[in-house]
Amino acid sequence: MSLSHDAVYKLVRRIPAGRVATYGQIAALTGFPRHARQVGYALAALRGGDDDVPWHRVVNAGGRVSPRAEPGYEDYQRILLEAEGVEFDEQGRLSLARFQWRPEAA
DNA sequence: AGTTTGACGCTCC
DNA sequence: CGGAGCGCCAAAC
Repeated sequence: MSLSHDAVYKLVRRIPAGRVATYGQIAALTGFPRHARQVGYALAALRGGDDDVPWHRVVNAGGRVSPRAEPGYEDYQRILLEAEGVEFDEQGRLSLARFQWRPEAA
């Protein structure tokens, strides 16, 4: 048993607009605490056309948009988040304390 | 089957 | 606070 892409997508879809989650958080929620990277892979497997999954609401533990090979993608993700009300500081960082998604304990 | 490669994360410096 | 190093885990070579 391992972290499936499907499990990741299902969880990411639950992140409400204006909130973000970290790779490690998603991994932990799926029951695989050390699989943060795998979460990244799952999202990478998405084509750009998959607006079904709000991949942009997933950032790294530092509250920063994870750098990707393609130039401009960080900005793109940031734009999407700002459009939802997430604020970034001068360092291109957001406050996890304020915007991190907390799954309902139900 | 061994090595390389990452949308990560934490510790050290 | 910025950068480097190392651990992690699955997938691609």
